[in-house]
Amino acid sequence: MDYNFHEIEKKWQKYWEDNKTFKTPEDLTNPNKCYILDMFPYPSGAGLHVGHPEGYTATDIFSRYKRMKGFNVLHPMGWDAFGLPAEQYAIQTGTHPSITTKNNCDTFRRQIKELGLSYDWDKEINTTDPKYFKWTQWIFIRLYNTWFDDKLQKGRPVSELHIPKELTGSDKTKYIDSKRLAYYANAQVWWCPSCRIVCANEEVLTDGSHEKCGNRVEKKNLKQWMLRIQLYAERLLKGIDSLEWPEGIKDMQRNWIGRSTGAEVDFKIDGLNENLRVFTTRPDTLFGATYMVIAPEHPLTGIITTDDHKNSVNDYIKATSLKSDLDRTDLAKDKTGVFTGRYAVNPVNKKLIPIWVADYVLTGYGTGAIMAVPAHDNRDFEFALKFKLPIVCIQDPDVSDHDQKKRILEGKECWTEDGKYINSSDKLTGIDINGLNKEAGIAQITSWLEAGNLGTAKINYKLRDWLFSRQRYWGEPFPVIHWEDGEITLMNDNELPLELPKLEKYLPGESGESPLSNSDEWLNVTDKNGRKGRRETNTMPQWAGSCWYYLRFIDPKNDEVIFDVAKEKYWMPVDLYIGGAEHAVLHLLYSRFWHKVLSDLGIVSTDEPYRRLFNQGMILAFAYETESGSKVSGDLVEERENKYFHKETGAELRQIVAKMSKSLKNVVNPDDVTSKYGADSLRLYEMFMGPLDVTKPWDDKGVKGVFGFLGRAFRFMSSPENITSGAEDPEILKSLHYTIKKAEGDIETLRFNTAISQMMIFINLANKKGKVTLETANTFTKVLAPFAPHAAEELWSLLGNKNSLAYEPWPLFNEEYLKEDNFDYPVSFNGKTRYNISLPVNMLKEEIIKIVLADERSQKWLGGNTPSNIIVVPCRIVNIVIKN
RNA sequence: GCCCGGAUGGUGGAAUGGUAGACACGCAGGACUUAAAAUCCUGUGACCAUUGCGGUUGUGCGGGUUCAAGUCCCGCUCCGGGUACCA
Repeated sequence: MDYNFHEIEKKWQKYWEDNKTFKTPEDLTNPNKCYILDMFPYPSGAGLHVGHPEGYTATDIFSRYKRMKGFNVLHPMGWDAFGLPAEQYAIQTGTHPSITTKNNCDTFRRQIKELGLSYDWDKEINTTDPKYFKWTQWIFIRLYNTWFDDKLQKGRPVSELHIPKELTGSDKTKYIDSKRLAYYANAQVWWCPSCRIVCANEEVLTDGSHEKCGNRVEKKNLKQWMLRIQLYAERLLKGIDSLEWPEGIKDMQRNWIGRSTGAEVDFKIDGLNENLRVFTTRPDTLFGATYMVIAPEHPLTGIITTDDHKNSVNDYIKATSLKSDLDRTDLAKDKTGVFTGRYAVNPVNKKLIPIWVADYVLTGYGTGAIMAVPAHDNRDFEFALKFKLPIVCIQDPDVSDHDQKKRILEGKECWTEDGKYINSSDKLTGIDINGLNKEAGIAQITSWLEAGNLGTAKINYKLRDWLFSRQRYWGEPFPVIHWEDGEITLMNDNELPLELPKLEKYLPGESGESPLSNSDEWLNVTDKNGRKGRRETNTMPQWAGSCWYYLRFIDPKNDEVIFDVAKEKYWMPVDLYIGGAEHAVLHLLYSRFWHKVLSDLGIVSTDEPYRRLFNQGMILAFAYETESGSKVSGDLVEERENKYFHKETGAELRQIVAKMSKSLKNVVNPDDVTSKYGADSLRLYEMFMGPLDVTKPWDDKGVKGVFGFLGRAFRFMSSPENITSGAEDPEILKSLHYTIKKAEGDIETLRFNTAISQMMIFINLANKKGKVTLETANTFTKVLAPFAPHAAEELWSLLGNKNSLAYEPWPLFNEEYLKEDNFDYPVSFNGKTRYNISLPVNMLKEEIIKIVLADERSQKWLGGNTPSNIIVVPCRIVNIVIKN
């Protein structure tokens, strides 16, 4: 029978929808549950990209397989629909973002349904739905009302916070606010004065201009909501160990959190009654500290700078405000800095060392000031050379090259490896670490600092607090009111959701405020005593909705509580989470942070949200460029003998692999693929392209390969003359059982490409043999089902079965059929395979050696030599070693 | 810059330290066809040899460990992702 995928796919999609085949089981007694989650998409106006179905097909295969294995499966889909594009479209056209968003969601839903993905659509959610973001606001209120107990390493309700008795009134409020996980503070943002809008970092080009208008952006301080994620750094770090995540992603999270142990050291400032505190991971190198550097934004900069240096320092600060952090800390860039005219006292030897201002020191990390040890730090060394600052070597370099050693000792070369301390003692202060190694040195100096009240051991994290507000319209409003007397209050739970007002114009306000400030009616409130207040005009970042959506999927229609406790307990944690590697740090870290807070408050039952994570690779596409690098649209390219030519100019083109983009005209629309080859082929191709986690280029021609396979499989299995009764051919039986085993193992480890190639091998064999039994046909159909569900359902019914095969038990494989009597040993000489010999699998090594040495082919390769060694690895290899 | 990942035929890729190139695309030849498409069959890393057998070489570059390295270790090159307001 012909493989009429159009008809088959329509038929089964309707069947699944009509029968609610993939409705999540209500029964919470089955101990085998599996929560399989995709990173839900931002529904862009461009519609589904072929990158989306990659992850979605992977989770779909896994879900269908788990159902066949008897698991209760939760597999939902929804929309992360707040975001910039809808807002920008609203600014241009006046169309309300909710309309744009609804249209985009409708397109996405239709496209996803056409792929035959087994989502439970009753669980669909949308982050922009007030019924959803009511609970996002509810969580914000929880964050606001939580403080972090350092001793217990746990978030606790503010009602349990011990407040010192002497604090009253605004001091008390200040104290509590300083403990809340959500706080209101000044933060720096990029600001484009000509667009009057806050810019994302990625909108700011390297020359400091705004991508959209080309004008210079500047840094601006705005009052912003921040979340104290830093307090959870240790918990977030420790939690990583328990996760079944790719090691690379775990490393990225660890490095992002950036824990380092060291000390905070106070340096007296000469001539002022002030201390300059630095954080250093190497307090042991204090003797090598020959100058200090503070960030331009450091609060002491103005105080420290002497009058005759004021002008140069002020100019420098101005210049810095135009640079990004990335620019500032770029090691390849020339170091800049200015002297403040002031000196500090090095606590270990009382020497006066100059204090400089330089932008390679950032306020956000450590204390915003460093001690510089140029002899043993590349950055400090470069800076010292440029500004002719002293360089004192304090570690004996372990190098054999005499000249190099001399250069290092004289401070003419930087030594960043370890070495025993030299020049590290002082009679006056009584400290001496000469001859010690690094660990001992750090320990001794730290305890000396602590004893003298000059510093303390300190753990520092790179992780910064999370800037949690945006000056935008299309986001969750904060349930916050700022009152005229300066008080800030949050709305009550029963007043939620706070919805967005309808606006005429979506342009931002004059001073960089969000467009919400234009809506007087919404903005201004009065309490029962006549006190006037103003709502928070910032909105939450897009992360807010995606931080906890996996929890709402469990019970998405519940209007009483955020989710049912019993359901949460049953379904959490997420057993498999698949999405792009671009979310390796931010989304996953923020989400884990919220989860831990919710866990501390007893709202969720697990400590981590995502037990197993997998990152799919990006799908790229071929693009073409001329010799000079200008891009040529794909429809103007002609291929001849593996070379590419411009159809019009005839010039030879280079084939490159690049992200799909409109400008390269290499975007592949999934709709085109499904209409030409069907959804099953699209699914199968995306899985067959290569390993799920690698970046790979789309190739239309590749779809033909899997389409051919599906057609062959379908035609073979659906032709009654190919289906026989009686005993199965042993070769078929062996291949079938190997296919079951391979598919099962490969699905568990998400290596779908090799599972598919094994199914191809089986079908090639079946075609060659021409006949299989009904049982074999049924079994193969079940193995195919998670991958190509429409074709499999149709075959299942053509083979005479009733109902869907979605819940048919996954076939068991029988090892007996896989056993071999003989193994075809490769015989190699000095590691090079020369010939093969088939021997019984259970033959002893001695016997194998005897037979191999007696073989005339061995005699030829030995050439009269006696082997010096013979390696026999059972059922693997024979290697004969000859020494010359 | 920093963190993470990657590099294997013309192409996508396969390979628990044990026969490199499974499977698929493409290409070449053949069958079917008036012809084309579709389908089916055969061949296909490179080089040398060739009637046939065969041989040499080969996994980005340079070293190392091992009986044996695509795989492990050290040092590079190039490409991709992230870099905190794209999500």
